[in-house]
Amino acid sequence: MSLPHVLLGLLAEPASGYDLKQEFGQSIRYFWSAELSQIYPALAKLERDGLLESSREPSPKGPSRKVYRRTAEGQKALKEWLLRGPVCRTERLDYLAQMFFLETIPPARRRKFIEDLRDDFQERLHALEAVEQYWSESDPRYPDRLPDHEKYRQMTLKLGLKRYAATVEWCEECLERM
Amino acid sequence: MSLPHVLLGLLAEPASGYDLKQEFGQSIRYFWSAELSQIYPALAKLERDGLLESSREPSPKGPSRKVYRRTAEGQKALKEWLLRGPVCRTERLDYLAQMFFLETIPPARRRKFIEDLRDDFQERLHALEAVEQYWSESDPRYPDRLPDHEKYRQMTLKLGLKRYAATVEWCEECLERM
DNA sequence: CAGGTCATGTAATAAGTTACATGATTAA
DNA sequence: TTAATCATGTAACTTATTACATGACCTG
Repeated sequence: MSLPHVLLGLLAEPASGYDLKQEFGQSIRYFWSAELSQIYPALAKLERDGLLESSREPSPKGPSRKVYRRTAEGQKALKEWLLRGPVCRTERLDYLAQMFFLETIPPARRRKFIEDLRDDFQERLHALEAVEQYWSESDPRYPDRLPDHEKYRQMTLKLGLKRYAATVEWCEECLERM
Repeated sequence: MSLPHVLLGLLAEPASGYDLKQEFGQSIRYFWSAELSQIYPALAKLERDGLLESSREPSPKGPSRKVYRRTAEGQKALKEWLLRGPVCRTERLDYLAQMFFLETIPPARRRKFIEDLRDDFQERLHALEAVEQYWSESDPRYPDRLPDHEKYRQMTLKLGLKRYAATVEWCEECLERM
């Protein structure tokens, strides 16, 4: 039940469903994603429940936009989610399940599997490194003098960097041990 | 579409739905889980599709068991899944989404949030460390002389250890920086 | 005989993906 | 005029969770 909360979180600034989908494409995508076909109904329900309100606004390019704003109720719901403490659901990592049964395929293909996995995480790592570099170059307050709302985003980024680096390292170790 | 493949993987040895559920409770749970209400229909479908076959067997304790075996077709399907290469879907990490919006709650509660997160991962780390210790004590081949099918499980375990350790470390760093 | 574990399932609901439908505006 | 982007949505399907239903066998 977290997508509604993620949307509430992102709606610190008014935005349309379409805008929100773009935001998922940026930093968010490393820990969450959603299709427009899931976002639109979710926003509609949040509005019905009084956590959001919306207004139609003409768009400079394209059809008119439905811009959502968080209500006081919405802000409260977001807070409650955070105050309930960390939500840790069981992760479903298909590639780890595959790793678990990797002996099923011939040795050469096993090696290739792990190389592919390494390349994938290497790429993600580079992407996050680029984010960090751009951020640190464009804001002299990076990383320790950032305002609160950016500080926690920076920390989130840091965990991504750590985990992806650890994963790439692990792939290399596996390859050496084969 | 991975649960069926996980079941195929686990069914290297014949087992009932109930047995398989137990296995999820062990090592598997760090990267996959499923309820019995999902497992039973999944097994039934795999049988209809000819990837598994079953037989009723009396149980020493309790009602009769339905024991599934992998067919040649099933083995093939498992191989194909692995040969298609690593499946990396977008992860949905609720607690990272929460971290991203953590400025929403008061500073003392932010700290508590991160402490709780650290405790959670610390616990998982301890659990995996216990698994490793037991394994290394009970099998002198651990870790480099293990037979193939255990070697990849050991590597899977290693990634878990690495990631959980990195996460605990990261929590500590966050707390220091607050 | 009560409570726990063994054992198999169905039903209802929630969450997420893929495909489809529609139409405006802009740039090549 | 054709393709791309902007913009909002519905429908069908798949996947996962929670709740319910049933009953055997074992232990205290």
